[in-house]
Amino acid sequence: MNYFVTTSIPYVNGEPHVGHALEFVMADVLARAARQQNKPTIFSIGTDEHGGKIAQKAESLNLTPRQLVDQMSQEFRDLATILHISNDRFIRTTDKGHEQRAQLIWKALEKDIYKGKYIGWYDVKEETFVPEAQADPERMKPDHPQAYQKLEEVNYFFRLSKYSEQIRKVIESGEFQIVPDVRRNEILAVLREGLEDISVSRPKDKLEWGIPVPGDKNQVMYVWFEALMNYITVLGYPEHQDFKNYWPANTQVIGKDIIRFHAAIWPAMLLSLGVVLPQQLYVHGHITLDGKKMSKSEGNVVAPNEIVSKYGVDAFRYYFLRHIPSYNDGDFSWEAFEASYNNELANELGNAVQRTTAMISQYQNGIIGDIPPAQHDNAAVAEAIEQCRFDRALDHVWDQVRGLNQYIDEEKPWAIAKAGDADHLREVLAYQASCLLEIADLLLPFLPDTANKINAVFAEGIVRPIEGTLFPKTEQAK
RNA sequence: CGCGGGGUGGAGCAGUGGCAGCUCGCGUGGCUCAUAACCACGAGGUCAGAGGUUCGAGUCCUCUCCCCGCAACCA
Repeated sequence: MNYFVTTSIPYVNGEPHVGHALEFVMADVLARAARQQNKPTIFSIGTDEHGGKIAQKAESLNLTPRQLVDQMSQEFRDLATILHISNDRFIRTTDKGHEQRAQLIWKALEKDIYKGKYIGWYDVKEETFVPEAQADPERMKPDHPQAYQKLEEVNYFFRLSKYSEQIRKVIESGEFQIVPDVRRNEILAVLREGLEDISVSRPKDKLEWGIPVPGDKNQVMYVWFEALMNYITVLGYPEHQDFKNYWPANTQVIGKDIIRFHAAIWPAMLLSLGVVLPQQLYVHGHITLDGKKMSKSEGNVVAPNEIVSKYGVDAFRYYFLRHIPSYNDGDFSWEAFEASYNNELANELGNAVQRTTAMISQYQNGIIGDIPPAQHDNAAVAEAIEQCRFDRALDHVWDQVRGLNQYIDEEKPWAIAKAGDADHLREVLAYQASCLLEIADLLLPFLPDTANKINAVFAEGIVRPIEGTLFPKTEQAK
């Protein structure tokens, strides 16, 4: 019954943005939901820190790669802290343990690794190969001032092609589940075409910032190849008890941009190692800002921290979990964010708590009495979480929040109080408290702080009002 | 015909062949416990277009138009 969930590990060549935050928060819901069901859980996140881009960036900043990645990795840790992410581990691909285990894995994969030549267009200025599809045809002509060079370099290749069929079958059978279907179909199309072998190393004289290939002083591992291994090195593959107890991962959370790596290369590596595949790969979409793609040149970036410091963690978590479609791309705008904050968090949920505590305080001196057990059927919420439909799960929770407000309006406790029917009043108010405790329970994986606060108000049988309000109405933030 | 996904009230979306729904926004009314919050009702749609199958099509089939993702090493 053990539960293991991972996020992808962000490459540390840029600042953390809302996309990273989305992924953290989604995976966090899965981890917290598993713990709520008393499953022993490991939730792992981390950073991907090798490769040419890092080396170049470090150089441009006059830092050593090590200094740069230490600094950047910390920023992702900070993001996790700010968002109240409950990760048990934070793996860095520059951790000694990862590096050593990656080399063990490389050796174990050697039956599918061979030496070959990579031939391609080389951009001298950028010091990098340019993929055929992206190459500018003009620059392929030798007389172009910035002409590419046709270069060949010796690389190790991984026999990815060998595994196309096998992977396709386990995806089709559902043994390796990819959600949503759109993404599953997308990768199946790729697999039907057949995969080609990939280069998995780089010559050391061009790139030093990487994990050495065992037994070859002249090559380092291609970052991606080695980064994927984090999902098992973090559990201490091959010998550690955690690996035996927690692998295969129940769910791996990734963004749609890296599906190939996780639905083709990674499974192939595992098959080659003779290791079971993860059960589920959940692929979330991308976030646009005001309908436009996030990009630094456009200047339309919002730092997660900016939102959190203005509205609080749970407001952040709420918006990204409910209003970014779990199976699709989504949009962030301050307008939409504020609307959801004011209407749903403050008016519907916050106010339901407020009016209930106020009535119990005023009419019954804060004494709730016996709170009846929860009575709604919440299977839909659990099911939605299993399918990583966080948006739907919260829709269901909000049905209950609304239901409670409707109940209050129908029962009119204030009228009962006037009529002096103390027993009936106690019953109605206790039921309200019961609903809120149930809602708190459902909310725990999504909005842990809010859930705990609500719980603290009612759990004792006596109302303990929150200082201030749950979600204070904002004047006009921005 | 490269592959895949879409086009449903102003916005965002749901919809298993059987009366076209939800949230926001908008309008009207109600209530007074509450964070000027809550509740009810209403307006608003040729379901991209054309043809077909069917007693019946948003849903199935064919064609057309439009949008988006992917297209072999971008971490």
